[in-house]
Amino acid sequence: MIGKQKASIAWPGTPLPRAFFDRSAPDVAPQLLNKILAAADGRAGRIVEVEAYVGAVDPAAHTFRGKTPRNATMFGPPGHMYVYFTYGMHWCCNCVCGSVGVGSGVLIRALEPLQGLAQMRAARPRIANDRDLCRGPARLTQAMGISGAQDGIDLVNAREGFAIVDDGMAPPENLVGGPRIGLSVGKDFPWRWSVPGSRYVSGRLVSGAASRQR
DNA sequence: CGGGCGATACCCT
DNA sequence: GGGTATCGCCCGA
Repeated sequence: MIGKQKASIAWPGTPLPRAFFDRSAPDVAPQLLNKILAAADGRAGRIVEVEAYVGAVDPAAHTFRGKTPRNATMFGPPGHMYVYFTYGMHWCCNCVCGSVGVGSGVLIRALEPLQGLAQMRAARPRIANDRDLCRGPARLTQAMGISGAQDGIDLVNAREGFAIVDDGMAPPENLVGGPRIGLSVGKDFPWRWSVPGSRYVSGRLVSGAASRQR
C-alpha cells in the first residue's frame, strides 16, 4: 500500500519511546546495543555496533557546518531515522537524538541477523556467509531494505515500516567507547561502542577474538 | 586474514 | 573539484 500503512513490527517487545532518543547521542548510543532493529516485513536484527555523532562540536558529523538539504532530518525531532548516501553507492542509517535543532544521532554499524534471513539473503545475493549480511553500516541497510526512501521516517510510532524494539535484553555492562571508523577528522572522540565478543561487529577483529564467539 | 585499490554519485565549497 | 560515517575483489602470506 501507500507509505503509511499500519505496520505491525515483527519482533516481540516494546518499541523505544521518544524520550529514549531525547538525550545526547553519546548517552543514547551504548543503550541501543542489544536492542532490535525490526521491519514490518519480518526482517529483524540485534544491534551490536553503534557510533555517536554530535552537531556543532564534532567535525566528523554531517551536521558540523549547519543545516543543509542532505542533513535536514538530523536537525529534526529525535526518534526519526536519518538515512544518507555515501561513496556513490551506499546508504547508512542513524537514529536522530537530542532536541530539535541539535543535529546529532547514532549510526547503526552492525546487526546480528535474527529473522527474515531469506529476505536478507535475497537483498544481498552475492554474500555466501550469513555473518556478513549485516556486518557494516551499508551492508545492514541493504539487508534490511533501507534506502533514501526511509530518510525521515518515525521509528517511534512504527507506522512507516521500521522500529527499534526492546525485547528485554539489557545492554552489555562496563562498556568503554573507542575511536570511530572511517574518519579523517574527529578521530579522538571515543564514540564507538560494540557488543564485546560478537562475531557480527564490523572492522578488524582484535587478535584472538575470532575464536571467542558468543 | 589483512592490506590495497577501484567503483561511483552526490554534496558542499 | 575534492572528499566521502563503505564495500567487495584481488592478492600475498
